[in-house]
Amino acid sequence: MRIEDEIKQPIFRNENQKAHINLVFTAGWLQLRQAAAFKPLGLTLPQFNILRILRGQHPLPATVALLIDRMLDKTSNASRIVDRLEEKKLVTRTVCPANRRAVDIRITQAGLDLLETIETTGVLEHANMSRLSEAELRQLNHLLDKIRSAEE
Amino acid sequence: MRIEDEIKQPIFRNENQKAHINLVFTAGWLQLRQAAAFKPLGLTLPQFNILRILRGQHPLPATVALLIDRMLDKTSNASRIVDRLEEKKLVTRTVCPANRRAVDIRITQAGLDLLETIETTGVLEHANMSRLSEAELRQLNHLLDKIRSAEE
DNA sequence: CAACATTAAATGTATGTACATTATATTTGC
DNA sequence: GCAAATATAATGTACATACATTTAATGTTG
Repeated sequence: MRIEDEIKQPIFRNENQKAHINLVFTAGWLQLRQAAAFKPLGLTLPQFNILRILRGQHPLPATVALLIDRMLDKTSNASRIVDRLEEKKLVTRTVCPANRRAVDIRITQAGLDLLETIETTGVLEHANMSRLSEAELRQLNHLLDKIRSAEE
Repeated sequence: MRIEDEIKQPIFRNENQKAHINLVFTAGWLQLRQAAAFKPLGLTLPQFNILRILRGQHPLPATVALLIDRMLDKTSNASRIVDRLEEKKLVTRTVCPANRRAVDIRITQAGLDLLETIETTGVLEHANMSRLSEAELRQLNHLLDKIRSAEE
């Protein structure tokens, strides 16, 4: 469906505004589908993203600072997302012996198993961009990088 | 900056995953800039979006159901966003005389003035996609529409 | 018309986002 | 070595998101 029809706004001020709204709307659309896929597993999208970062480090631990560095959304609150994962026993938290200010966070076997389940059962199948060809995906990546190439 | 460098992940599973992450990251990047621009005015992004819908209706009122219908994010809670706008005297709320279940929401002169200020002082100047040409914007709109064209 | 269903908005609750502040631990400079 | 600065995570607060439940008004039907 065209963005005009999705949000019932037939006219945009210009192509720039239309693309802006389309971009935000489409990102939300994708994330909503992903979140819906995780729901039966009791996981949220930020929790999933943190679990993936932890698996990338495994068997080494990660600190909160490392998680923030790797997260898409730098301003979200990694501490509290780790709280939820710890409650579900998907990660462990121990004071770092080398630096007692820092905290070593590790994914558990249950966490690894959950990621494995998500990836092998194809729950994310309908939350991706498989409608685009390889060439279109590259084109999209190029355009998106260019949007952010504005002066900081 | 390329998405690889933004989130310090040098390798993606495939172009699809890379475009997915790039899309979500870029939308967040744009929204963060918009939100920062509104901050000095004491307005949040969802509040701004609702004000714009109300101006589109002005001088007719809107109901909460109409706001939800027009919002980018259907699942957000229009009632409570209107609460905040009402506290700031940017909108008024009165029970609809024709249907006492519904509520007539109207933008005030202060609300109209605030929108005017935002649009004439160019506070959103750095939160747009002006780096893309007209042709690139059209291309982007096409690709985004195609992403969402997947089976529901 | 009374019982039931539907509609419209508000409210409740868990989670996340954005940003400021606080509590400790460590580092640095005198 | 100790005071001040810095680093690291946790906590506080306001707002938003996601979704379930509640409250009240209106419609529908026997």
